[in-house]
Formats: sequence, C-alpha cells, structure tokens
Amino acid sequence: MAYLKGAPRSLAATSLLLTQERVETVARPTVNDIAKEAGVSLATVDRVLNGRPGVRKKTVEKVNEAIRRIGYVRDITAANLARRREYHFVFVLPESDSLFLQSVRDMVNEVAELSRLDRTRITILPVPAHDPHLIAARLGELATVAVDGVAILAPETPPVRDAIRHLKEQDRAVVTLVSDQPNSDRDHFVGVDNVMAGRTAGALMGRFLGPGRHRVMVLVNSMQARDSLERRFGFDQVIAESWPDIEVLPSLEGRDDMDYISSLLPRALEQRGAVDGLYVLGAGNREVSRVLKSLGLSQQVTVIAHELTESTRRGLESGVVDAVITQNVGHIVRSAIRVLRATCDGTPIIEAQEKIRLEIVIRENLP
Amino acid sequence: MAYLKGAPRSLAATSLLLTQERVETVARPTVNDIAKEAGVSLATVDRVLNGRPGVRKKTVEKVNEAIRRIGYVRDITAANLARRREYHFVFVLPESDSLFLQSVRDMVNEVAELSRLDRTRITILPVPAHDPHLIAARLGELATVAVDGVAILAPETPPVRDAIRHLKEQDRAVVTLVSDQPNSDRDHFVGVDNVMAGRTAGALMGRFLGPGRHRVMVLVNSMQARDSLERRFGFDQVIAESWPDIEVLPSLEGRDDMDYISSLLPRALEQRGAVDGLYVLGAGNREVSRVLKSLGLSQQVTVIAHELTESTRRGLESGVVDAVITQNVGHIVRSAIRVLRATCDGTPIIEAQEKIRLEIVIRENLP
DNA sequence: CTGAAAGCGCTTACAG
DNA sequence: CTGAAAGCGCTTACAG
Repeated sequence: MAYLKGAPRSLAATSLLLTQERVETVARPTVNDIAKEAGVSLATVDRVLNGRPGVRKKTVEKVNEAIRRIGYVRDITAANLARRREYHFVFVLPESDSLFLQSVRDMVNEVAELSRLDRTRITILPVPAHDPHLIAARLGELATVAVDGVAILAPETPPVRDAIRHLKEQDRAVVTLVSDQPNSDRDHFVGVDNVMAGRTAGALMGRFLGPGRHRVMVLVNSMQARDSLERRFGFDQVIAESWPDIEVLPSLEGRDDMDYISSLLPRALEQRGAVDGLYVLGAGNREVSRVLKSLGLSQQVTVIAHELTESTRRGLESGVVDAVITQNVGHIVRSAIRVLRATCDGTPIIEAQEKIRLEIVIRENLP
Repeated sequence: MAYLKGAPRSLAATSLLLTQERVETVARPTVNDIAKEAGVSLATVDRVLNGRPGVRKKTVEKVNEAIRRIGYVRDITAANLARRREYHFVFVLPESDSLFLQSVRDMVNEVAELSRLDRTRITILPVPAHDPHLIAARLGELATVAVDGVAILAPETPPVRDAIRHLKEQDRAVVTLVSDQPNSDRDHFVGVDNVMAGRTAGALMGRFLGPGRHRVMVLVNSMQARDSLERRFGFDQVIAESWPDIEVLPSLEGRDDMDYISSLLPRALEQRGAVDGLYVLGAGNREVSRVLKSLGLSQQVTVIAHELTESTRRGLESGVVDAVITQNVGHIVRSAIRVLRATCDGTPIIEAQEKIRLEIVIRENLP
C-alpha cells in the first residue's frame, strides 16, 4: 500500500522510509521477462497477450502461467506506440441552436484540439434533431467507415436504438450522451438521472416557496422527449410527497419555437391567475427572463431551470432565476472520450470518476 | 477543426467526408523529421528539444527553425517510455480522524493503486495536524529525497509557507490541497473558494428559513483555521446583504473535542432561546445530529453543513441536515495528481478541468 | 560541439 | 505453430 503505516517517530525515520522505498523499487516485469520465464519468443508472448490465434494450447498455458507468476501488467502506452494506434471518435450531435447543445459542441471542439496530442481524432457529425430515420441512417454509415467509437446525443427512438445495435455488431465502441438509449446495447451512458434532476428541482421549488398554498407553472419544449418526461415525473413526485399544498399546473409546451413561447407565456401567466413558481423544464430560458421582466414579475415568481448556459447564468445573476440544475458539459465530454477509449482498449473505467453529478447552482456558487 | 462544416447533404457525402479525412491524414512529424529537415543527428535534435547545453547557437537556431517549419509536437508518452520516467508524489496529510480527512486518505490510496499503471508512485506522509514546525520539518525532509512532487493539506502558517518555498527551490512540484497557502510559491491550489462556500451556505440558510426574523447558531471547530474564518466571513456577508432580519450568533467553538461539543451544544440551544438555523462550519456533524434528535429539534432547526461524509449523508437522508456544501474528494485528488504531473512535465493544465466545483447537496441529488 | 548505436516496452511483418 | 529482426517516437550513454 501507498500508505506509510503509523506516524514516523523521527525525521530520520521519515527520510529513511522514503529513500529505502526508492531503492527497493522492483522494476515492473516486461514482455521480455515473460518470454524468458516461459521459454518462448517475444512474438509468441505477444500472440497470447493479445489473444491472437495460431498458438498451441499448451504454449498458451505456459505463457499465461508465466504471466501469473511474475505478476505482469501490460504497459498500454508502449503498446499503443508500437501499434501506431490512433483513436477516431465521432460525436453525433443534433443540429439545434439551443445554448446547451451549442456548449456541448464548443466543448467537443475544444477537447478535440487537445486530444490530437493523445493520438485521438474527434469529429462532430451533425444530424437533424427530429428525424430518427435519418439519424439512424447516419449511424449506419459510421458502421462502414474507419471509426473506433461513437458518442450519440439523440432522442430515444427504435430506429436509433437499432442503429446502435448495428454499430456494436460492427465492433464500434458506443456511448449515449445526456439522454440515454436503454436497451440499445450502448456500452455506457454519460449523463445524469433525469428523474433525480426533476426531484431536485421540485425539492428546491418547495423549499424556496415555503409553507402555504402555491401554484407552479411548468414550461417545457416538448413532452415527447424522454428526459422531459422523466424530469416532470420526478418533479411531480417530490411535490406530491412533501409539498401537497403546491398545485402544479399542466405543462405548457413551447415546441422549440421562441416566438411562440414569447406570446404563449404572458397569456398563460395572466390567464391562470397568480403563479408563484415557474419550472423551466426544457428550452426557452431566454424568453422566460424577458417575459417575466416585462411583466414585472421577476421578483415575485420563483424560477427553477435546467442547464447552466449564458442565459440561465444571466438569469441567476439578475435574480430572475433562483436555481439551476445542471450537469458539467466539460465533464460529460471528457468522460465520454475516456469511456470510449477504455472500451476500445478493453480496460476498466473508474466508476466514480465517470459518474456525472447533478449540480445545483445558485447565484452564490456560480462558477 | 474537428467540426464538419454544415450538414452533409446526403449519406454519400457524409461517408465521403469521413473516409477522405482518413486518407488525407498526414503522419505527425517526429524527431527523425526534424533531424532530416535540419540536417543534424537525432542526438542534437534531442539536446535542443530538452534545452540541454553543448550545442552551438547556430545549430540550435537551425533545429528550432526546422521544428517550427514542420510543426512538430513532442510525443510525451514516447519520451517518458524512453526515459523510463517515473513520478513519485507525496501527499502530506494531517493525522486527524475527521471523516472528511479519512475520505481524502482513502481516495489517495485508491488512486495510488491505479496510478502505478501510469508509472506514478504515490505515498501518504501523515503529519500532526497542529504542529506547524514539525510539518515544516517534514517538508524539509522531502526536499532532500527523491520526490518529484508534493501535495500539502495543512493549516496556513509561516513555517509551512517557508518550507514550501524551500521545496520549490529544490525544484519539486508543489500543490496545496483544500486549504491554500497563499504567498508560498506553491504551483497551484486544488480546492474551493471558502468565502464563496460560506456565501452559498448563507444564501441557502436565508432561502430555507424564508422571510421573517430568525436566529442562527454557528458551530465551528476552531476559528484559527483560515478556511473556517473565510466561510464565516462569506456567510455573514450574504446574510447581511440579503436577509437583514436574520441574527447570526457568535461562533461556538467545538475545539476538535467530541465530548465537549456534545455537552456544549444542548446547553447553548436551551440557553440562547429559540434557534431556527444551525450552520455547522467545521467538524462535529455526528454530534449535531445526535443532539438535535435527542432534543426533538431535528425538524424545527434548519441545518446547513460542510463536506459530504458518512455522517452528513445520514443527516440528509434522515432530514436532520437540510443541505451540505461540499467538494468532490475524488476530483480533488485526481486533479492534484494531474497538476503535479503537468508541472513536472512543463505542460499546461486545462483550467476548466482542474477547477474544483462548489457542490450543493440536498436529499434529492445525493450521489 | 556533434553523431552512431542501443534501448524503453511493446507489436508487426516475414520467414521458416 | 514459432521465432529473429525491425520498428513505434523518443532518450541515453559513449565515442570522437
């Protein structure tokens, strides 16, 4: 273990411990050591190590035995150097001008630049957000070209799910991003639990509104998307459990149309009478701030929104938005790449590191 | 750029783009290319690349010119392989049985195990928490042994600050952890802004208590530590700014003594009359839960605490604790190692990745 | 001040 | 089915 047991009693002891450790460091065994130990050539060791065919069963056993005996662990960087291994990953992202998706794209581009130093090429493939068949077709294309891994951000649909299955059959590493595709054979999902996100939003709404009867309006882009449904579900769940005096109104669907939201929202706010809370479940944050300000309601209404973007950040700073539930885009993109690479290499991932946190941001902890 | 400009018009176009890119990929230039381009040997290229002496000025220029021309970027993994470079980092951590410090130790041990695959050895050096001179002496020892980098978690004091300066003179990479040592020449601070942490705690306290007059008690381990002072400062600041009706009482110092806290707290709660909020600034979370429950106050008092540990987690789950302000220990430890390594290699760090987030945890987003 | 050769830990043709 | 030799991109003695 790395832990020096007990506190060293004197300075001399400390020094001794550290220098001794240095001296006694035993060189890690290499392929050469295996070859010697097993009495075979390097090439044979390599064949066994990489599970390549054309080795007698008995020889395989001999080599594996030697590996076990000397406790060999492969140096993956040396292997990649010798192989001239390069990774080519494609990020399949919807063509959408939402600030969140924009930040994902920007982050992918930024990380792509740095990844070239790690022999990793990253490409963005934009797809129409709402055409599952076209998305599936594009994914089908990826199964025919020289791509090692694919990260997909798309609504859950059967064609996409099948296309992912096909990618896996073609031996590509696949992760889903932000919104999962369950039952699709993807290797990993990089994102948060959206039911939990909705519950968190609901709990904050309840606590911020405080005791008493309140009405909460919910604004959503479209109730088609799985993530929206899950968030609304979690929100309703926690409100029903803990704040039964809060009435949550039916979702108002903005349908990805900013002008529509801008006209819908003021009418709804007036028509439905006093509203104390607004839960912005999907897009439309820019419009919300504008409308609330123009109606002079920005201080009266408690607003909880999702995803920290330029517009929700300004909302927090100006006090229109009270809390934002978000996921770190940089973490998501880097995690996706680490997981894709680990999948290609067949190495394990560090679960805790790849777990995307559900972050709560208020004005005071704005990064 | 990695971004494929515009949406491809047809599937054929997509496929073409990707395969073409593959074909046109130009091999990255290597040291051999520099040598050819500059008309010198590999050894000379290496000398220039690593700034080693014994090369004529004119030759240096010739090589640098070639490097610039062909756009060479060094492959650090190949360099480390050839060098048989190993990193040896020491984490200097206080001997304390606080759950937070325990989790830091556990995480260092866990990461240490995995880091051996990356030619990185990590050792923990335990030091007495409250003896600055002894800590400084231990750090002095580290400057004499074969250690590449040191991560230090210790209260800010002049002896420690000077010891860090000395480590830097001996060319060790140094980062401070959790609690910074400003003016110490450390290369980097891995942790959060504690004034911000206090402000965040204050804002949550204000919002959770709601409008009206309230009294808040503050429990702290010791007001000596810089991080405690900063948190209290931020807390008071935001309360004064935004919730002037909240009265924040003087800090109660627990002095690292669990029994003392257990007897102090009930007396203070009774003596001071109605208390609506409790801000647990430092240690003592285990006692707080016990005392509040035994007094039957766990539902009446709003509790905000720091650091997500076993005990604050249980507090959140049982409803005694309302929110926890925390920093991800895994992220801190991994960040420290990445920064130490980058400092040793002289490579840049990714600021956004190394920025430790101030996380808010309530029952609903408990990881 | 400069270069030829060997080597880091691993893989890849090629030959047998 | 197995092995000797060359090579990945870089560095390190050693010789001149």
